[in-house]
This record gives sequence, C-alpha cells and structure tokens, in this order.
Amino acid sequence: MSEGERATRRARLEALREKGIDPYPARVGPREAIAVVRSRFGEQSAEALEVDPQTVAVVGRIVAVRSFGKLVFVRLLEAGETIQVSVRRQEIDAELFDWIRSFDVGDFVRIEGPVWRTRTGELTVDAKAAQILAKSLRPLPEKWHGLTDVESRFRQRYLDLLSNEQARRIAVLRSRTLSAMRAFLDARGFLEVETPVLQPIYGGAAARPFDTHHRRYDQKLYLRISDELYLKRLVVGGLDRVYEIGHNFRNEGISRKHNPEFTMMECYQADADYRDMMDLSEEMIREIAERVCGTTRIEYQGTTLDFGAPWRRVPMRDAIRDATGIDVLEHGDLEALSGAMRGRGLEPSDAPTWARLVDDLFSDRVEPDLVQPTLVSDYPLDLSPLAKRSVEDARLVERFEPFVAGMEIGNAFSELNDPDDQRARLEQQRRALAAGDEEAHPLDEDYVMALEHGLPPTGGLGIGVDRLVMILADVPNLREVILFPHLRPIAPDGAPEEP
RNA sequence: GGGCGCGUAGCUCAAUUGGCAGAGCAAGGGACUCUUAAUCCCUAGGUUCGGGGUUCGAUUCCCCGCGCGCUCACCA
Repeated sequence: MSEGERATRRARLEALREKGIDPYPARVGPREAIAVVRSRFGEQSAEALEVDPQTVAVVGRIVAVRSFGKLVFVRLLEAGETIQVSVRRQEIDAELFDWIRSFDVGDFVRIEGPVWRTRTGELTVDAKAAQILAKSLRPLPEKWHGLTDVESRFRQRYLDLLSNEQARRIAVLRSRTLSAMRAFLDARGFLEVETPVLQPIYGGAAARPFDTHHRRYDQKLYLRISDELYLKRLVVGGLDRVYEIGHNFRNEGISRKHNPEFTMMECYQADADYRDMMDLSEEMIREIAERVCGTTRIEYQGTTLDFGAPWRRVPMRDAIRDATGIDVLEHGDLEALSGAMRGRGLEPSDAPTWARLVDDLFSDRVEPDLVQPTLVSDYPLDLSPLAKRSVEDARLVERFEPFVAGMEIGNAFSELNDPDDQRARLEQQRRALAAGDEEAHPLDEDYVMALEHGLPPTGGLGIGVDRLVMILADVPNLREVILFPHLRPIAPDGAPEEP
C-alpha cells in the first residue's frame, strides 16, 4: 500500500489526539438511523423543508466525498442505507468547515444539522456539528469496481461486504434463512437444543473427523461430524421433537460444494417415519423459500426451481433404472451389477461392495440430473447403518435424500431403534474401519446402550444449510454463502503479512 | 493429490518479439456553492507473489516454492 496514504491518515489521527480529541470515543451522541431519517422526510418537498427546517443527527461511515471548494458533499453509509451530507462554508465557521474536511473516506462520523433538498431533489443533512466516531487508517476498495479479487473477498470479507451489494445481500439472506428455519420448527413444537461439538466418539455420518486433545483429562476428542447420535439420545430421554443448527466438521476435500466446517440442521421427531420427514422437509423448504425470497419459484443459475409443487418422489432403484436401464435389485451383488453395467456400456467404478457401486452409479448417472426438487428414497442398507430396514426389501433402508440443482441438500430416515440390529450394523462398520475404510462409523457403545433403554419410532432429517442458502441466493459456490470460508494461511505462521 | 489457468500501485486493470513498468479510481497540492463514478490542472505512489536460472537486458522465457481459481479424483 502507498505509505503516503497510510501516513496521511495516521498523521490526522495523531493530530486529533494532540487536540485532545479521542479518535475512538466510547460514547456517541444522540442520533437517528439513516433509514428512519429517509422515511421520515422521504415525502417532504424542498419547499416544506425550507419553510420548516428540521434538525437531525445521523451516524455512518463516510463512503464518498465530493468537494466544490466552499461546498462539500459527503455520503454516509449505515446499516446498508446511505444519506448525503452537505458542508457549506457560508453556513458554518472556518474551524468547523476544516474539521469536517479533515475526515477521510472510511471514517465513522456523527453529523448534525437541518435537512434540506438539493436542486436534484437529494435529501441532504446540512452539517452544523460533527463528531468523529472512529478513524479509518486504510483506504476502502475502489468505489466503482469494488473488490473483485476472489481471494481478497474471502480473506477480507468485511471489504467485500462494504463494497459489493451482492455480498451483503447473501449475508442477509442467510440470516433470514436461519430465522425462517427456526420459526418453522419452533411452530411445530420442536425444541432447539445444543449438543457437544467435542465428542469422545464421533458418529452419525460417514466421514473422516478432525481430532483434538483435552489437556487436563489427557483425552482424545473429535470435532463432531454430525449431531445425530446425541439428538437421538435426547429423544430416548423424552424430548421427542428436537433440532439443532450447528457446525459439523469433516476432514475431507474442499470444493464448490464442500467446506470442512459447514452448517447442518438436524431434527428428530418421535412417532414419525421417513415418509413423515418427506412431508416435513418439503414443507420446511417451501416455507423458507416463501419467507426469504417471497416465492416458491426460485431462479437458480438460469433455471426456475419450483418448490411449491409437490416434490417428485422416486425410489433410488427406479431413478437408476430410468437413467441407465439397470435394475440394481435384480443384480444384487457386486459381480452381477458390474456385469450389467458393462452390458450397458458403463464402466463400473472400483467400488468394494454392491452398495457402494449402487451409490457410485447413482452419483454419476442420476444425481447431476436431479435439478427440480426431488426426494430419492430407499437406499442400500450398507450405506446407512443408522437407518431402519425397509419392510419391503431387507437390502434397503427407509431413507431418503432431497436433491435440488443436482446437489444433495439433506439426508433423512426412519431411525434405527432396534438396539441389536444397531449393534450388529455398527460392528460391521467397525470392522470396515479397522480394515482401512476411514469413513466408516466407529462403534459407540454408549449410544447403543441408550437405544437399549428404548428409542420410540423416530423420523430424522438433516438439511445442509449452506447448500440451501446457495440455492436461495442463486450462487454456484458454497464459499459465497459462508462468510469466512476455509482458506490456506497466507504466511507459514498463519498470520497475514503486513501489506 | 492430478491437470489447466492466474498472481503488476491501496483497488480495477494495461505493458508490442525479451528492451525506460503505465492508466483510471483512491491519496497529496491547487481551482470550483448543487455533486451522485462530479469536473479540470499538478504531484506522489512499485520487492511486477517469493527464490533460483537463461540473457547484455526478464513483468515477459525456464525451474522450484507459496497463494487463488477452474476441473478431475476424493467426499455428501
């Protein structure tokens, strides 16, 4: 950066201190929100304001200065709203004029004075008094192009938020999505709870965990990959509608759709099954879309996604058969299915089991085309060690996942509540883990014990909040909706270099 | 992790075959009482991501490293 500009601002800061003015005062004088001032005077004509002058005080960050010598226009930004300030040499004494002129773009100030309208009709506060609220020592990004460098936008998100309308819009939209989600669940009697992020045994999903260590207890701990097992313990305990919105941590690759730390909503409802959760997920996302976007028809990357209509529901078997002509249940083992795929000119992946091959086939041939909201159900049992067996086919489980825009945005099932079946399934996972499958589930004896006390029939649903926000915000990259996405440190010690 | 691409002033971007590193905005000085990216004149601002190599000479070509993007793999 230009030392000149930093030095200039620094010098002005020192000048303030020498004059006994705190550049970062603890108290702000009385003021009104810019939005309030704008709406209060929005209807009043220039003449009305001239006849009956009203004095207001506003605060904000200076985002532009246009000087005409003895007349200066300054634009203040506060809470996404701006207002113009005029400083007129003729109206105030030289000392105050110079004082206000010494403010830099980026400074936070308080301005007090009567409201008037310029010749172009712009509502303007004519400065009669001014207070510095916080001195800015570094320049803001360029006013017209804003900040476009992707890396800088993520590393210095505050600058992105300041200079790019889109960034602010997404941040607000995300917050509203969370509010709408909570409102939906609260209204249905779900209790918001908090469960451990630091877990002695991770579980509830297939993923590699981050691990850490508790010094005092000399205990190995994992950052949760899911809150599932704790939430179901709460249902055992009689909290029969619970949800949690929190971060999960998965030690996996980073992509457009993956961040190592992401936000998941999980809810559990006693006396419900996966069909009930299908209804719940449809209604939830429909209501969120309505509340956040004002419509259930969402434009996403040039396609209109219709969350209003009943979502398409399709068993995984049918979806794969429709896409490939292969009935995975008629080719019920690895060799048979591999053979059937080759017969259709498809190269089977090197999946180790039938279930994995089904999953790969689905991911490759079906998932990308699931653009309109779709609930895909009845997954292979081996992929779902926490889901209840399907009553129709013992190879399947009562599970579904919602897909939108070719992207999985959730996961749900009739929760497995048979402790013996659960133990057996987790034993199998443990063997896979021991055999080198790093995403297999460990066996959580304490969880199985909880099931032995009795988990009622329960439906569970998880929604990937970041991905949902991607859809609602119409952005193709998860990092746009995560305020501080994971990035490598810029310097070896993790501290940004002093520019 | 692989492949491809990118990295130049605070920001947005130029720079001919390898030949003095430039512009706009922002900043500093000056003019200007109605601007909305104000305008006009002047000034200053650079480890061209870092290191090495080739060369009389490297922003440019080569190698290594770092960071970012896209993509594939992995992964929900």
